[in-house]
Amino acid sequence: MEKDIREILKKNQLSVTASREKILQLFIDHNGALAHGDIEKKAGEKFDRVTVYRTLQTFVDKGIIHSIPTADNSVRYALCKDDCQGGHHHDHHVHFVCNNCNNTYCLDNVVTPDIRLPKGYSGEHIEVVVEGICQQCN
Amino acid sequence: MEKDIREILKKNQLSVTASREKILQLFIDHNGALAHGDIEKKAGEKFDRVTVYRTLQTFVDKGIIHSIPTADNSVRYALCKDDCQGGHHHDHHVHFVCNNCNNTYCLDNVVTPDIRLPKGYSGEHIEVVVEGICQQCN
DNA sequence: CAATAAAAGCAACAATGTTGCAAAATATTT
DNA sequence: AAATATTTTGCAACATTGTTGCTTTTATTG
Ligand SMILES: [Mn+2]
Ligand SMILES: [Mn+2]
Ligand SMILES: [Zn+2]
Ligand SMILES: [Zn+2]
Repeated sequence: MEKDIREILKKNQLSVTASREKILQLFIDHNGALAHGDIEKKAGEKFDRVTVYRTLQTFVDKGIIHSIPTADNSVRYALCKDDCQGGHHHDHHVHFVCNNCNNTYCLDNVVTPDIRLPKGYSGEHIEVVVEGICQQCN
Repeated sequence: MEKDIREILKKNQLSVTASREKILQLFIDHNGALAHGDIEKKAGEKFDRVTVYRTLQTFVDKGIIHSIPTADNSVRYALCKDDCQGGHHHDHHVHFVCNNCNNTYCLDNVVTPDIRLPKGYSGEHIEVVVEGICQQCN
């Protein structure tokens, strides 16, 4: 298990540090997305806030995690599947926010649909966020 | 024109004040979405920051504007079409963020698709944000 | 115009995010 | 294994963004 973590970091040409190990572990253990605040609460006693910001940014740049848009000014992050690298994310799945438990999930098996855009617009990336009640809460 | 503004406010049982008129005017004049910061820049010399926050919140509550999720911690707002009232928004259109001019548009004619969710999930609301190059910039 | 209700402004504060730099940790070379 | 070079961290200081209570001002109603 711990081996895995170090492997992931090395595979992405990142030096293995305590904070990166810890934060990556959090994502692997947690089934769902994490906001900056969540991470700070769970790991913040050991690490500086600035380190959390920088680590998240690094992980996004490397394609280890991806960000999920929200309508409430609190971006969330979740693990990418294997094939996102060098900042090129090619996850095309739908995200789900539960109105009850307030968790955010990646629905890895639900692919984002094609959208027919009006003349003149060209789409490069699609984000779909569904809000409702999750499996656990239903 | 100015008549319209007052009409909209009155129709929503809001008293007509200088800040509400001004901010609503901004939305009507501007073809696209506005972030809090935008409004503060365009109207902020006359109004307190707190007033802008409260006005936007009021407009959302009344169904005059709706918020658009983003992945960069800066919620944007845009005018609702006529039939959103009492905080019940029933816009079901796609939003578009231009990577060039950085504007956000409501694609009022593009309805959000149905998404088939995994067993156990029940969806209540769908947000679709497409990123790419807009009409103007193409 | 007076009375009442609502909104705006102000101040103080809390939370969130950013930057430069010195110290510490990690990786690399000898 | 130790020395060196590189990278990351923590800290401090600061900037930006968002919130709350309270007083003054403004708008609505009759
Ligand atoms: Mn995801
Ligand atoms: Mn819209
Ligand atoms: Zn739930
Ligand atoms: Zn554009």
